[in-house]
Amino acid sequence: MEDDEACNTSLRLGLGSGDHVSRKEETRGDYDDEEEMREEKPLVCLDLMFPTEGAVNVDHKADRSLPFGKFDGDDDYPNMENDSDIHRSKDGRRKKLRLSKDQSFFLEDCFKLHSTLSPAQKQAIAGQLNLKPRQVEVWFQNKRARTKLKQTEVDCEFLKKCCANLRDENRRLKRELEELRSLKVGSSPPPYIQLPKAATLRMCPSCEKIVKAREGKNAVVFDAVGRRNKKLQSGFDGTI
DNA sequence: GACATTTGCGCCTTTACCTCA
DNA sequence: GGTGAGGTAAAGGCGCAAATG
Repeated sequence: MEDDEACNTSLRLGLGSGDHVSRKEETRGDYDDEEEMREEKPLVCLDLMFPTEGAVNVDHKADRSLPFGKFDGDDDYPNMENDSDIHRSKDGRRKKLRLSKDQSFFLEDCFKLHSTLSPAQKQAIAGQLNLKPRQVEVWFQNKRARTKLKQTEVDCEFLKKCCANLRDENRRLKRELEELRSLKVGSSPPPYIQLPKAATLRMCPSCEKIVKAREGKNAVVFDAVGRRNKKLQSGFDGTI
């Protein structure tokens, strides 16, 4: 990978040295809730995600006046001439980087706009946060993985609900069927019970069971299916 | 045009470090 | 202070697609 490739992309970077809040050496876990975290979020212009012509040229290597100087003057991360400087300490042990909360916020905001990065975007963000492009790339990879995992959990919950709904519906339909069968056992139904006309019974295409259908023009709408869908929709907020 | 190789990138799994209860 | 769990940065491997010869 070409970490040191020149980045000549024109970008508008809205985060000047005066736009940030003071950075404390805290981990994200130190916040009581999300709201508190967002309050300290730096003002960020994410136009860098969509470079436009005529914007200001930014020399990322020269721009080190940003608040994310985690590595400036930090003996643990001397100059980062190559990747091994980032990941290994002097005794050869792997060093664990903790991104500052400002860096995390910025990356989160970028991720909201785009979950993948072009090389130029990666370079720009790396320059903005004073990180190596490889670190930005890894963060986005891990973020995608975390997002996918979360989404899978949400999907799983949704499918569990669907399953429960369908089980209930299945039980109800079975009861209904039993009732109909018990009524049919006699030679002829009592006059006060009106069985549905044969023409109104249809085979449900999804469950392949006989259900009562509404009579309609050019359409056969299955009550059972309709009720089921309605149930599912009512218990579903539209996001999976 | 077909093919092999190279390159870049994303995803997945694993490792190792760090923090916290 | 020791320990295990959880979170996460990073490494390594694999597959795929585009570029190149």
